[in-house]
Amino acid sequence: MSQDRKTKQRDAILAAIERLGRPLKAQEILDEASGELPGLGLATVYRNIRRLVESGWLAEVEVMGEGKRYERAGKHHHHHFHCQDCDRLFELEDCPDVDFASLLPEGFRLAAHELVLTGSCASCERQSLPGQS
Amino acid sequence: MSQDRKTKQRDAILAAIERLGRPLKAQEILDEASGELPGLGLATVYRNIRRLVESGWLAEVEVMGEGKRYERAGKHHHHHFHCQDCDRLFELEDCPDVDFASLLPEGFRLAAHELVLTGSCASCERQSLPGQS
DNA sequence: ATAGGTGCAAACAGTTTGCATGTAT
DNA sequence: ATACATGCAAACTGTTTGCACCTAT
Repeated sequence: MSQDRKTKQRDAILAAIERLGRPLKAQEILDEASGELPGLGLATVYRNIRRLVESGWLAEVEVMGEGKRYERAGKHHHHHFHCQDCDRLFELEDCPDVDFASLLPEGFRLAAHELVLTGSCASCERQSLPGQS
Repeated sequence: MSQDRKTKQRDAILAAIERLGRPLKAQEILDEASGELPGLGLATVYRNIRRLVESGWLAEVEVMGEGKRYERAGKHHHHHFHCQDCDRLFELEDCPDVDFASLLPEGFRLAAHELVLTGSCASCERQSLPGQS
């Protein structure tokens, strides 16, 4: 009847996710967690991700063309920004106060919406502004 | 210097896309096009999709958890609605006139945005409104 | 004739699974 | 002790690529 055992790999994975604090790909989680627990396997990361998503602790986020990423769930409603230079995904604070339902055709019912902004993050933008050239 | 030759497989692929008129997965395109051109290969479908996307004739659309889909591009800027009941993807007419850039943190540059609404389409919604019960 | 396209199979990337071993309880 | 977790490798799915052959121009 036991369930969800405490293991060092699970701990390392949770720690990695909290430490980086942004949506991560499975491989990114492995890389970060491997620092404190060398030998950790990618399959283990996936198995834990799966359980964490099912338990509601993690949420999946996907951006066009990119693989799935995972972030801590339970936060308030928010959206994402994808940096097309460094490929990192960032959380945005707010949700624009828009009446999305008005975009729908007659008879459609709106349940949720997802918004992804794309561009360059502050650090990439800074690097690509080399005076002139 | 010739480029972009006219072949029966390309024709079949274009025809399939126009015939179905909604965002399609590569396999759906193959299935439809195979009807008029048996023996068509999936690799050919992918190669053509790629060129069509590069040429701007096709646009990629992706919805969380679903595979990529492709639809005729060149239309005006628009967004999508994903029916969670029948899994079909619909085009929405407009784009809300919102200042998305204001959601970004300092220093970030906005290049594009993507919005996906989710819910039930008119026909699914109708079926799930059984008077009482 | 010849550059470009096609079919097929092998190669890849991301994710999942089978199995023997390891470990929290 | 024993059920659950892990590591590794094999399996899978979706997509891309290498290569010999075919075809529109």
